[in-house]
Amino acid sequence: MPVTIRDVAKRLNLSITTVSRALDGYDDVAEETRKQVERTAQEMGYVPSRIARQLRRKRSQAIGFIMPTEPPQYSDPFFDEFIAGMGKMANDQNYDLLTSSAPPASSEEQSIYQRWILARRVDGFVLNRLRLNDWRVHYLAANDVPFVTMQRIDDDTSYASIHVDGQGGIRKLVRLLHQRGHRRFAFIGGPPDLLIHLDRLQGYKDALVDHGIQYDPDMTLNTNMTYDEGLEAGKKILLTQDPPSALLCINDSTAIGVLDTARELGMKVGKDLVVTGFDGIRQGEHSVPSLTTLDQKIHRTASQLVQMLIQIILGSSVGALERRLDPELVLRASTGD
Amino acid sequence: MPVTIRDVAKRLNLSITTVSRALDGYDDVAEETRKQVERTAQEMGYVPSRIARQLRRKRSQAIGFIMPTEPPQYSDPFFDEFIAGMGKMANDQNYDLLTSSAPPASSEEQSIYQRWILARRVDGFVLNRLRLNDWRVHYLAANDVPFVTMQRIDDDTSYASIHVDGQGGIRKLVRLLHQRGHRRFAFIGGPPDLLIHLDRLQGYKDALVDHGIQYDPDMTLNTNMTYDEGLEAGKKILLTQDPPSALLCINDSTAIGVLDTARELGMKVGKDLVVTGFDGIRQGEHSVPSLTTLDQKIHRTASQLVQMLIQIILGSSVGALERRLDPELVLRASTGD
DNA sequence: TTGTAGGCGTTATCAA
DNA sequence: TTGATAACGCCTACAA
Repeated sequence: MPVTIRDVAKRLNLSITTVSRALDGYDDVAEETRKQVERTAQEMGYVPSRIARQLRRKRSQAIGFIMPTEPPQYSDPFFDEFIAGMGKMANDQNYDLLTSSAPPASSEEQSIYQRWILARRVDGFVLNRLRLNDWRVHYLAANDVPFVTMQRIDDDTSYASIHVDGQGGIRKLVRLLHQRGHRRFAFIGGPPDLLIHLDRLQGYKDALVDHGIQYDPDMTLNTNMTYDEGLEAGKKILLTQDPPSALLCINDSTAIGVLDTARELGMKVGKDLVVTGFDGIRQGEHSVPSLTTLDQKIHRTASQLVQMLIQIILGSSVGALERRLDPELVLRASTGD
Repeated sequence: MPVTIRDVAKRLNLSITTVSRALDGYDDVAEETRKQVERTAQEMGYVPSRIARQLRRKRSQAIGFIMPTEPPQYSDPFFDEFIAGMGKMANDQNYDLLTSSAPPASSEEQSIYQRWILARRVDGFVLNRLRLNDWRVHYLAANDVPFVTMQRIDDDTSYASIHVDGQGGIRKLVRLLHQRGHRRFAFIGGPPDLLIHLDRLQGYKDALVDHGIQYDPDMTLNTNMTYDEGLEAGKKILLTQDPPSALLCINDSTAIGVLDTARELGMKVGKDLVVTGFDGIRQGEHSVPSLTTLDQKIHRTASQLVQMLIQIILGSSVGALERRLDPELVLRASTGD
């Protein structure tokens, strides 16, 4: 029922070839013809069928993102902003963004990636939450499927990525807190094989060395980076014999969980007890107290990833294969600011 | 490069027709042939090209949802859960979910709908935040584009919808608060032409009549239903001469804004001052204090909408054109529970 | 039970 | 500068 290129051609007594080329801006079509075609197409409400175009061009004009999360946990604010950022850029570039979710490193995750590739549903992927020996990286690289990542694994596989310097950020943060008199620290981390966990934990350890503080393994916990596990981890740490005065969390969601636990326990966060996050989700502005964090500009970073990915898909080489980003320290009430 | 139906056919010395039919479960193919085909397809990693199939079937196997939001405001928790619910069901039914956002009733909104329809990018739409005289309803109906909605406009256009009984819910809620001694109420609503606003406001007014309370127009505010405007509206209401003791909000995001304003003003919510929301977003469990609300099971409702829509797209008539849903009253700390 | 062939709406090649 | 025509990968009358 909708109008096709044939209808436009017929109306103008032109071949579909000419119409196609006129609309695609080829320069071997008479200026007048082009104008006519454009006007008529507009009038008739002609929009090229994306599907036919995709079949012909052998491109889906879509990019994929699979959230590495456990099933019940839908809306993590981090991913909301991340997806929004990707979606914006994808849209601007006339790409579709396909999203799904699966538990990290699960067979389910594997099968989604495979299906999307085999069914040619996407032209490339954005990955985050990279893990050590992440099968996705090897698999995609081996199959020549374009992809970009946040963080990167140190190996010989070559791919484009944005590296957020968590190590440097955390180190700076600890230095500040140390200046303010804090001496007992704890680190609430993520899964042990997660790159950002290792990166940020390293920054934490380095900082302790900087200030001659002994690293205490009991003061480092692993979580899955959710609010709920933040609640739990907070309780565990705060109820120890001699609790730390500064709690550094691997991300904001976890940190907000810790804040809520502290309040529940009747502890006042902001002065003698400080809590920090990482990410810069908007919710951190409204938490009680508002959350000091290392802002990695989620929205913008996600946009950039998509932009890089599309460049790679289109074959133009990406300038620098790895971009770096220094997270910005945002001081708020959870550190008494 | 990926394996096509031809490759499979060639390998087996069969025609592509037979392969196609075997895999699609037609019953006019020899059992043994089918087994062979299935095995070989599996071995070769054959997955039908979605795009080719779509072109042939003249269906995009995708449904669209355009968030009616202002540009800077990305992640509203309501929409997160709503989209997650739609995405889950769409995925289960092997449909894609395309999302975008545009300011309500803007020309931008209009152009996205038009483009998606003309380019045959989606087979149908899910609409929410319906407005009076919503052009979308008329436009889609006039163009025979399948769609489903939350709420429905009282006119002669016929379409499938889920109607959440906000009127009844609010009325019940007011009754409860009245029993507990509250006499001065306020209603923080949405845009004046929004159906859910009118619906819920009506429930509010009815309830006042029920209890012989005079309706005070100054105690009804319009917002765009965001957290930020909740903050503002809360301030406006709470700083009046003789502030109300019960604040009913059109949705949870707004209500949480009101909670934060109250805390900022040093007012204690829960006893003499109570606040309620509507939606049942997860954040309401963790707000301070936790939020009493009318839960409309966002996730499940969104799923159902998609299910209805797909049925309509596939041509099987929807049983009841309108489903009803009674929101469930969830009592929490913001009303002292 | 299987195969032939046409076409979905584009784009791209090649010739006119 | 324009036009025939052949794909892209799949589905489906219809014929064998």
